[in-house]
Amino acid sequence: MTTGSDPAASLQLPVYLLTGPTGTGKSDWAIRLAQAAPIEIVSVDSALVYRGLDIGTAKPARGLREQIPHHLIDLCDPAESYSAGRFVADALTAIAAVHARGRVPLLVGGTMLYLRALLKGLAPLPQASAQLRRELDARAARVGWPALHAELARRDPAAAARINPNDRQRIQRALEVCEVTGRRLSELQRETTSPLAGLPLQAWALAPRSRPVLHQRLADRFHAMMAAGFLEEVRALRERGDLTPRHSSMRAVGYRQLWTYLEGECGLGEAVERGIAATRQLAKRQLTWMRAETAPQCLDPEVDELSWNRDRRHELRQLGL
RNA sequence: GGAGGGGUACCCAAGCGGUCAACGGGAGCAGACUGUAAAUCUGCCGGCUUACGCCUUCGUAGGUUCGAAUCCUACCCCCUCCA
Repeated sequence: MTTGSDPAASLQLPVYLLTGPTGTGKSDWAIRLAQAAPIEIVSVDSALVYRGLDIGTAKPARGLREQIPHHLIDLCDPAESYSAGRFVADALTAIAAVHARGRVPLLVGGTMLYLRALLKGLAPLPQASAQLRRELDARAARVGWPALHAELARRDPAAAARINPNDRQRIQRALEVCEVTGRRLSELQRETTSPLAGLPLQAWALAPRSRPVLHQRLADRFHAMMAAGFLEEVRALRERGDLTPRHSSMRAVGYRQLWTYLEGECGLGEAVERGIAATRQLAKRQLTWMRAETAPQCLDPEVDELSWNRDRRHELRQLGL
């Protein structure tokens, strides 16, 4: 319940947000928004950050990026691995920079963990330790993840209770946090604060009206990517020689499946079908996030209303479009 | 025309007299999600049912049997080989 005692608050520019599952035309809407308001786009996408992943990620074309400033795209090499933590830091920097120019940042993307981390905050957790993860992987290979889960149950019972014994990724992270900090993940997570709290936020979400229609669009789009040289893009990445299917960049939808084709593990037609299925599954998970986060309390209650729309494409009338 | 092989749930695929609504896998649906998140994981998945349970399934039609997806007969379709 702030009462406007902070003089800077009245000068605060808002943050806009446009999210939705893959293939629902977020970028198209973003362009329309850009025609109506002085915005710069801040990408919220875990795959667009990688250089060289262009076709398969439907990365906005260079020409478009010259017209409308885009941030958080092509940030790192595919051999690196980006993270939610880096995203929050990068996004906050980008938002501040856009505001400093007197413009409005429009967050656009569907990486829901990143979005949540930015809006609700991230606990003060350590970054990933490649070495520790290698060690944990090696141990898991010997004793199995359920055994490591049992160990976690001793070190951080609350975290273990929430994590499935088969969920290697989360078991690994929880143990990593214990190891690095000497504290419990479940404890540290309580110290989460929202970095964006207090900023006026206007959010829109695009939701497909019909699942079959969405599925058709996703299939069409994948085939269009193939026609645009997606396979060659993956082949070139693979031929660099330093990338493996374990790199997060190469685990992206489509890249992973085409990689298996290039390894000779399946036919091209099958790889494409698997890629399309993976895209559908991604969209579905994004929709699940959206439904779960519909509650406005995912944001500071003092900010603008959050107009998620679960059933129909939200009309961007509020900006005069 | 002859000789083999095969037809199982949305797809692939095991089963080869009872313990089978039928192993697995895929797809689909629902859910979880705090520095790998386009990742990782969970549940459901013939129909009806909150559930106990009931009903209809294993190409089609008959038959054998207390009992069949599993055995027999005929027919239909598919594949390979010989003609």
